[in-house]
Amino acid sequence: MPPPPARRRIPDATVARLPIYLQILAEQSTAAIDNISSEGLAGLAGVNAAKVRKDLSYLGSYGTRGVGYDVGYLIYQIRRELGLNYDWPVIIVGAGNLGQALAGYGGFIDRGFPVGGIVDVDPAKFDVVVAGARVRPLDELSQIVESKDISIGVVAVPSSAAQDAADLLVKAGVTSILNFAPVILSVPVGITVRKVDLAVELQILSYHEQRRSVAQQNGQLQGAPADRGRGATA
Amino acid sequence: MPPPPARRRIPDATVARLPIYLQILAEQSTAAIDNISSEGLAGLAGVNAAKVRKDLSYLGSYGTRGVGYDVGYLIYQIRRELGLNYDWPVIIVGAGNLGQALAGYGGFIDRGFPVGGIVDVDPAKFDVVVAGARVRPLDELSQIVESKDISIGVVAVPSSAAQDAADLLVKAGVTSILNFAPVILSVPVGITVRKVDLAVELQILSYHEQRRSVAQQNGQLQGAPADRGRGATA
DNA sequence: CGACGCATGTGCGCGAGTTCACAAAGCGCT
DNA sequence: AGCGCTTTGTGAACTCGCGCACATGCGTCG
Ligand SMILES: NC(=O)c1ccc[n+]([C@@H]2O[C@H](COP(=O)([O-])OP(=O)(O)OC[C@H]3O[C@@H](n4cnc5c(N)ncnc54)[C@H](O)[C@@H]3O)[C@@H](O)[C@H]2O)c1
Ligand SMILES: NC(=O)c1ccc[n+]([C@@H]2O[C@H](COP(=O)([O-])OP(=O)(O)OC[C@H]3O[C@@H](n4cnc5c(N)ncnc54)[C@H](O)[C@@H]3O)[C@@H](O)[C@H]2O)c1
Repeated sequence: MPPPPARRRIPDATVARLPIYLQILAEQSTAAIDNISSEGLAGLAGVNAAKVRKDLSYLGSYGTRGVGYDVGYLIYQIRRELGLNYDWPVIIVGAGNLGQALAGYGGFIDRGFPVGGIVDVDPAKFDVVVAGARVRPLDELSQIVESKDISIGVVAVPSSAAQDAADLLVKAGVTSILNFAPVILSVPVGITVRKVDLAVELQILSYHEQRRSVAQQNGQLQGAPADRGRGATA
Repeated sequence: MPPPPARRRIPDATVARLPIYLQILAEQSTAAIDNISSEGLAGLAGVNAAKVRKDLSYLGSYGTRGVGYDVGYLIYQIRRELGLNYDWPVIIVGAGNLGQALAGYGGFIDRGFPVGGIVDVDPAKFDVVVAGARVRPLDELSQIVESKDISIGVVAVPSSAAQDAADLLVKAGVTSILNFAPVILSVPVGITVRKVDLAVELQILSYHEQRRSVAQQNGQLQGAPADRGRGATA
């Protein structure tokens, strides 16, 4: 077994890309490709090759000069760094439209995030079974989190109830929250929150569309904008 | 009516925040609050006040010194800049779990993105009615896009079919794509793609969790990482 | 066994974005 | 009308990430 993982801090921008690399590497592995160059990986990920190398260098020197990276080993290293060596059960709050779609989504458990529980306030939803999980009353949230040692919660309730849901999760001991409600959650320091807001995504697309149509009318006065964060105007 | 909108290019980072401001402002407006300071808006959005001011300054000088910003007017200006003055109908490809949840989600049309159509390859899905929209055969995609002049497409098909779906959308004339499949889409230049990948989000959370547990074992050697992009370790 | 070629790992300059700090500018009160 | 209080708008410093370019090191082939 190789030297212990380098314990330096990894830039957030890099952390956000590691899952992408991981997913591509997994595909390569399935395709029986056991070696890949930074160039190759960069092409598939849609980023710069130097960026790939720099990103991977934060994990350690796991490549072979003149050759490339061993796919399997790289997968192992990235998984280790992301904490994917063991499962992270998640608890979903809100068994509505979205909550049920999420619970039923196989891509969760496949990637090491089994649904450890799903709760709702609406008694009509109790005992509905989604992909093996049974919807439980909201009161049981705390107990579920404790008994299954869950540290990741998913908020899939209406906006008005989102802060309450987050408060409950935090009180129960959850330290990371994935929020689908279009509101900014306020949480204690030390709790990590990420937000997925479809409306925001669409509005960003809308901005580009609007820009395109304006540019068209003006005879392409402006250059095409580059994108940032996720996605790209490729 | 004030001077024509400043036509400078708005930084992508700012564009990504404008929808957040917009949503907060809408809430304030509902609460009969008709004026807000950069400080107040920043607090609600979870960002720095100076950043708010700089972001808003890209739209023009729409604040009043010593007072703040008029909520209604600011809403109008942001909406205009994002191209939200008129509706952008979207077409959803894939009427499975996710596609149906999306189509049935009221938050879409509420924010100016009515479902202009939803298509699938599976005949079993045809004519299923979701929130007023009827699922149509994939063949009709092009015709729907054309007849309704749709420029935004949503990809909600399995990964293996995502690139095909994207190609179809592009060929039909769509210029912006919101992709839910965990694959990198390759599209011609000039097409804007944004990706929403739940697994990526969860894996980023996992990283922070893993980091937390390591830090705990080591007696807090490392400082808590700041988050980037979306979400926050607040 | 030595030389060649190739891809990694990284030092460094550059640019974008963030934040500080302050001058400019309305508003209300005297 | 003037004065002081408040908050905007923005110049400027700073931080951070990106990408070039190249030295380094490994594998291979002669
Ligand atoms: N459906 C989508 O495609 C979609 C897309 C983007 C965002 N969202 C957001 O996700 C959230 C949920 O959307 P949805 O379509 O599933 O709504 P929904 O109304 O179908 O489901 C909400 C569920 O939450 C439950 N609930 C309400 N208050 C609760 C509380 N305090 N604690 C626990 N459960 C509670 C309700 O009983 C209901 O079952 C909303 O904030 C919505 O804006 C949904
Ligand atoms: N369900 C979720 O919560 C969820 C969450 C995150 C990501 N995703 C992603 O969203 C995508 C869809 O997920 P899902 O759960 O809805 O899957 P699903 O299997 O329920 O639905 C997929 C649908 O796409 C249709 N389809 C297949 N090939 C097609 C093609 N070439 N053209 C048009 N339609 C086609 C199928 O007939 C099916 O109806 C997947 O890529 C998945 O990874 C889903």
